[in-house]
Amino acid sequence: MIDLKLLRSTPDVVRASQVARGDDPSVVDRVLAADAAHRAALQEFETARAEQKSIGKDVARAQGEEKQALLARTKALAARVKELQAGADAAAAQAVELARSLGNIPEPGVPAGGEDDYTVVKTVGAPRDLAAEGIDVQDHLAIGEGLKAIDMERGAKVSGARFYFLTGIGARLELAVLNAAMQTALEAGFSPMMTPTLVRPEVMAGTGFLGKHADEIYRLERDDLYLTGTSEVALAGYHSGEILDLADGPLRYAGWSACYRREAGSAGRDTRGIIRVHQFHKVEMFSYCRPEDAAAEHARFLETEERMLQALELPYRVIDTAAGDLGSSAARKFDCEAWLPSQERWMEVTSTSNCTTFQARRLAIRERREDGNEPVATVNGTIGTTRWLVALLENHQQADGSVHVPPVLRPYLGGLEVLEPVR
RNA sequence: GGAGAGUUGACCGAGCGGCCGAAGGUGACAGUCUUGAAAACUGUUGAGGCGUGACCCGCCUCCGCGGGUUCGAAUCCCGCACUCUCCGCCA
Repeated sequence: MIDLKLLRSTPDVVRASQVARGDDPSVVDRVLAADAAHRAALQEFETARAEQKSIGKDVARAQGEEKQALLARTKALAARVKELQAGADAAAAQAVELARSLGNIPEPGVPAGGEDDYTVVKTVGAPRDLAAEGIDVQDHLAIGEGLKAIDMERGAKVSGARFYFLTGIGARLELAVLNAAMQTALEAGFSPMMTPTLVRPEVMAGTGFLGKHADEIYRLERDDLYLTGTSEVALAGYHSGEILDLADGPLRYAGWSACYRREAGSAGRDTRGIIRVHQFHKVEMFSYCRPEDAAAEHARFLETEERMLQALELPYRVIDTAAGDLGSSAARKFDCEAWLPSQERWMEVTSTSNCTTFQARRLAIRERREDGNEPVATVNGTIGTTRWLVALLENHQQADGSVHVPPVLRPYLGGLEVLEPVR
């Protein structure tokens, strides 16, 4: 949720934000109206309530007829107070609901526009010229099947489309990537966490995932719980309602979890292999920091992601996502995209967002500052996922169907230097 | 699944329907003492919001959450969530 005081004092900033995101700027005026209505109703209630309390104190002291007279007066007032309170509560709920529909204000420098209007920040490493190496390019699924690493058919049999089994070396490779990711995060100062993947509605809502993209999320109706699409949700909820001490720097966590996504809006997209699936694993970095440090923290996240990509010897580029493609919580988002040889395109493998105080405001996560308690900023970013296997298999494929193993992964694979096809 | 106990401020913990935003303690902060520190002593110290309100000031809300009774609820009643203990079931 954005700061209502900011909205009142500089509504134009918020209108501009809505326009940049491709959202409706008139919501701003509706929020302002609802906010004004709320404050008016609140005033009325509070005045009446103050009178009621003051009479109440006299009642306690009065005796006999005087007491009866006071009681008669305040009885009528009590009913009115109750009505006014209901009105004020309703007005507050309406204002908050409207305000919550506003996305975060993009950072200066974020490109305007939609999904295709990103700017490329940099490109690191060069895709191999596989044809020149005499390699008949295979996609990750063909390679994975050759290694007996991926089993889509049985995934579908057991769970349906977009489900899979990682088998044998595939399972080991995923563990290796995630372990290396966790190690990289650990070295960057993140504290490892194994997190719940089922969360309460208020936590899911607090992270901003129940807005426009709510139908992307699995929900267990009987238990009123949501399956998380990233451990960001649990890690953001971890300190909800708390007042933190950030005097020693940001609180940094690295969460390892299964992630669940309905992929409701992506029918027909990335249907082959494990690029886009309903369930995968991810190590996610998350930090709570001071708002003034958030941009620097965000840069640090990106740097850590790049270190991991470089260690895995993957060619990649970094894009600065356009306003319209930001999640509702994000003020800025950098994606790292690895090269995908089979499709000759870039594929998102990490995404890091600076959510400024947007999530913390909803989740009531604050820090005690000299001039009172202020919401903290939250930053999140990917350091490794199952999808990375796609990039690894394709970029490190060799003519005989085997796959080169980057040295950083070898300790997690019993020293294996090459993954050999199973015949 | 059954039975019982509980949920109060950063933490522990007391709380009679009005004098309770809440005793007491711990912690934190400031001061006295000390060459310095510790100890001791003194003081300060919950959150959110409204009022054109940064400071001062006034008011409202918050004692797990939601509702009810009452002129008035941390205190009484109902529902829900969570925690703990015991029993059962499963692994």
